[in-house]
Amino acid sequence: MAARPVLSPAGRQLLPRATVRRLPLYLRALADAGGAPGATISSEELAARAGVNAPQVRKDLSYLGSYGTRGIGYDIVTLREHIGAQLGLNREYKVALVGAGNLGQALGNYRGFGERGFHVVAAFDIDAAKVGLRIGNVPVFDVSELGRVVKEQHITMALITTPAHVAQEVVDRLVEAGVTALLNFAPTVLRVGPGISLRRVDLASELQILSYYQSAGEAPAG
Amino acid sequence: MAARPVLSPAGRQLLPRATVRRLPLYLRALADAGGAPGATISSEELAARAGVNAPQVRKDLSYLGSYGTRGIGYDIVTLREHIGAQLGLNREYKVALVGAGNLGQALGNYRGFGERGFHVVAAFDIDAAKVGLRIGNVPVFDVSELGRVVKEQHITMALITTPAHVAQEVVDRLVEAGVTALLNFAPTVLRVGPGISLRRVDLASELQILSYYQSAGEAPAG
DNA sequence: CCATGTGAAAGCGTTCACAGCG
DNA sequence: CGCTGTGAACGCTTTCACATGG
Repeated sequence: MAARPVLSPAGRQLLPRATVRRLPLYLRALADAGGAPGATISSEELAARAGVNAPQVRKDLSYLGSYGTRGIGYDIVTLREHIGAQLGLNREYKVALVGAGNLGQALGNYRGFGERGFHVVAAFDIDAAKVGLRIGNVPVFDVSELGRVVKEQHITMALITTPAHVAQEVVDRLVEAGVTALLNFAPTVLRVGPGISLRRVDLASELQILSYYQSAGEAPAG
Repeated sequence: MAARPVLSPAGRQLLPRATVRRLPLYLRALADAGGAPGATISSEELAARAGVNAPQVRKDLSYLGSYGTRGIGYDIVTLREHIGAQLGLNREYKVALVGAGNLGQALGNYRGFGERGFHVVAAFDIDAAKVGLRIGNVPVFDVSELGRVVKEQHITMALITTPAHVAQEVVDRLVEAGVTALLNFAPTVLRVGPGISLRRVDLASELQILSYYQSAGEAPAG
């Protein structure tokens, strides 16, 4: 049987993890597809644009409810709204950036976050030379101010771009200050308590995985 | 039955995809564990350091062969060598960086790649103001030179940090010039032919996934 | 005796075929 | 008639229990 009807502690329907990973792709595909009011898209076309196959799209969307019309397809605008609502994108998020090194600066300047409702509003670093400067629009604070600023600004998400050896301590302080979702770029394993969401972006690992498939002569998982 | 004994076109044993994704974690955990010659590590400890569980470690390592000693554990140095060999890390790779914007510059300056044998040796951009400069040590070429430089330097991997709308064309040209492994940071779906490895790092999607689990009140997949 | 190595079972995720409905 | 929605089959991944061997 397919994985589905798990209830979250909050009592809401919980989607299969694999489906959640694909919803952002559908959202982007739908944005690219434009959306004159009333325009529709078939699972076939949405699949092509998102880089998956059509039955997968239909299965995923069926978990959200029945928002398609048989014989026609899915209303683009409606579907976008439903997916966005499922992902919790009908609100804005405040994001902290910890570690104002190369990668941190790049992320602070990245437009794609703000456009999607994720606003980086504060950066932190230990380097006194960086404190007081701005990354794009984002002020850089001393890391000692982390707790205060996160609480005052009600920041709930964070990007970790510190060196690996300080990442866990930073995470503990962020969580303590009220952050509940973290994206870790530091090359180390981090631990968080229950109720805290953590994902990892591991650049060196990605290249090593590519190395495997390149030497093995096979294609990796999408 | 467990997934295993697929043969690649090259005739080599192909590991389960999920195992391949974890091998870099083990490698890093083993590096952190130090390695006085002869030192060993149990699946239990390796699991803790890599953020997975012990049976998983044993199952994964069993695909590589029997490199542990019952009652003792795994020899750290030996295991590191075997994992590295499986991943194809017993050689150096030349990497191109296409798109010298914020993210491209950050990646060009990132030490972690070179330390692991992935050498970014050329960057490309359309912006005439950037051409001729250097990102860290890496010279920036005009994108029209892409084919020539990739061939001359025998570059086989590439990091795509261009705007989404030019990414597919860039990829086509890279592949045509001999690149066989690509890491895509552009927020778009890319297509490559058989034998070409492609992986994706999708920052906006990661935040949207976190958004889902934060609003649903559950923890996401590691 | 202790920790690995591994079949077997359970859990997820994807694919398929087709019923259902506009 | 066309495309969605979905139960059922299939395949991959994880977990478990324990036999195995240093």
